Amino acid sequence: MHAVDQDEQAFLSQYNIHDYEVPLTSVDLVIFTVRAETLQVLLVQRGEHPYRGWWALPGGFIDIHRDQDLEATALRKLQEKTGVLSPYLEPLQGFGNKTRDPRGWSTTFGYFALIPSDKLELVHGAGTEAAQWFPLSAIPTSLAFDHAEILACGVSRLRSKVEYSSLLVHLLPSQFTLSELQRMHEIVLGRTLDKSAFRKRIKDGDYLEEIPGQQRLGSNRPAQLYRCRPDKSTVYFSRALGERQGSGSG
Amino acid sequence: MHAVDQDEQAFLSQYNIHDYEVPLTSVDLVIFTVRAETLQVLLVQRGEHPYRGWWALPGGFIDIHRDQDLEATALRKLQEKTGVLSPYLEPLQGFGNKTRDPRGWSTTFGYFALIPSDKLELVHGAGTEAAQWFPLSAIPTSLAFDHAEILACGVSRLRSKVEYSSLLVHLLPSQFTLSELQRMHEIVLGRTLDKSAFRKRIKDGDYLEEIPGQQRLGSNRPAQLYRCRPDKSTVYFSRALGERQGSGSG
DNA sequence: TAACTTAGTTGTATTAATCAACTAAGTTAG
DNA sequence: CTAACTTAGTTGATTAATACAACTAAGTTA
Repeated sequence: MHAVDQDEQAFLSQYNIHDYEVPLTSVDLVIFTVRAETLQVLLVQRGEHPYRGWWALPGGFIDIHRDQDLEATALRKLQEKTGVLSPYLEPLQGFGNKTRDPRGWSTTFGYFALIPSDKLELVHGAGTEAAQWFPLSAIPTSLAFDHAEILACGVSRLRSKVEYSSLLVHLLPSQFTLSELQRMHEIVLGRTLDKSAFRKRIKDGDYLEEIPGQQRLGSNRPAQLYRCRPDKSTVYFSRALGERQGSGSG
Repeated sequence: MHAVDQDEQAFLSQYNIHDYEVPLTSVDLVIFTVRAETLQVLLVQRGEHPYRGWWALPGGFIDIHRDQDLEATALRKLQEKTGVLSPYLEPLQGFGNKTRDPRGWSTTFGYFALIPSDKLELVHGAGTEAAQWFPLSAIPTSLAFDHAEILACGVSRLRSKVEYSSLLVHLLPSQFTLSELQRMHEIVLGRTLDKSAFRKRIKDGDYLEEIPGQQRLGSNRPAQLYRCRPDKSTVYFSRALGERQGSGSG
């Protein structure tokens, strides 16, 4: 922060935001999870005007007294709807124009979040609005405001980051097998991947580690459990994931 | 737009934004060009409080009466400083918190723009603020507000998009040689590229076309001039640009 | 006309994805 | 007990793009 001199102090003391016409400003979230082998997004049914009764992205106005920053607003809204405290959270672009909200010129800051499906039991917690997970293929054709556009932006960002980064570990619990991780990628991308290439990439990226002696048991050969290396954050690759011929899924 | 019923009409008629405390909302631009073989960014020296005298990104408040949308605000600000009407313009993420502006809780929408250096003669046009191009290596260590962070975000976005897309044609005039385009990539990325790989990529991407019979003359072998195919927009590649050993530049 | 400079091409080596086939290690059905 | 089944994980040949170096092409300049 710069030093505020007397001259600037005088300026600030007579500055009043209410002298100016400013837009409404909100935060909206595209919250992803994978359940039942499909990529799903959380929507809420609006309980108040405008767009009452319409499905919308979770979000709302910045509370300038409670929220330290935009991310705090996003986390607060996310926690209200899902109970999740520490999701993967990333800013999208902003949106704003004269017509998106009938109340007037308005802007919104898009965010996208990833949460593992094992953490989201508490949906329908607080608030009067109904919240519901929608598979991407079953999203209502019209959403409130310009939320269809924000959602499309989030989906596009998710898919493009999945091609090049280790992002999707955030859709899984802290322990998982390589097959489970590969399955997440296939569901999000909607196409099948090559097992050996996928595993080579993970080895080279060096962001996962085996959990010694821990295996996922089932009705077949047990699988080694992995976790993220604590020191490694998101890893970026210099090449997109490949593809295999075949149906694709999700 | 949805149909507004009587009930909603009543709600809207009694809604007053001034009943709520809202943040300040602005738009800030990271405007890039390449001049003198270096990547440069436009900064303005603030003529008013707060941060009077400090270097800052060009930008300002949304004028809800003049601007249709955020992009219009960004284009207006860009034109005021550079005279350029149709730059390549792309939204960055937003920024907002309680402390970035001493006037109070404030938010800003980041944008990044590319303009060819042959178009930017008119800088220093209107306004009382000094505007100046800074090579990336000579940016003042402290900028107004959180503009250093926004700038870093713009640089990072530019560099990552350059690896995977045909974005940089927007830094050149409408006609250019492949060597000139490759040089732009090298300056922005700060490393040398392989000529044959670069040219193969362009051929495969199929977004440029030869201008028949047009060549750039100089004191050596003339070079074929190219232009963007009118039907093609930005092309994305599935792999990052390679690198060559050697000094790099920019 | 030879030296110089930049444009543009060609060919080999390396690397990572592609594809298919294989082995490994458990459970389940008979 | 054992064969069938399923999923885990590995191996090796093929393909495609980059990495690197050397080459040819076509102009200007001394």
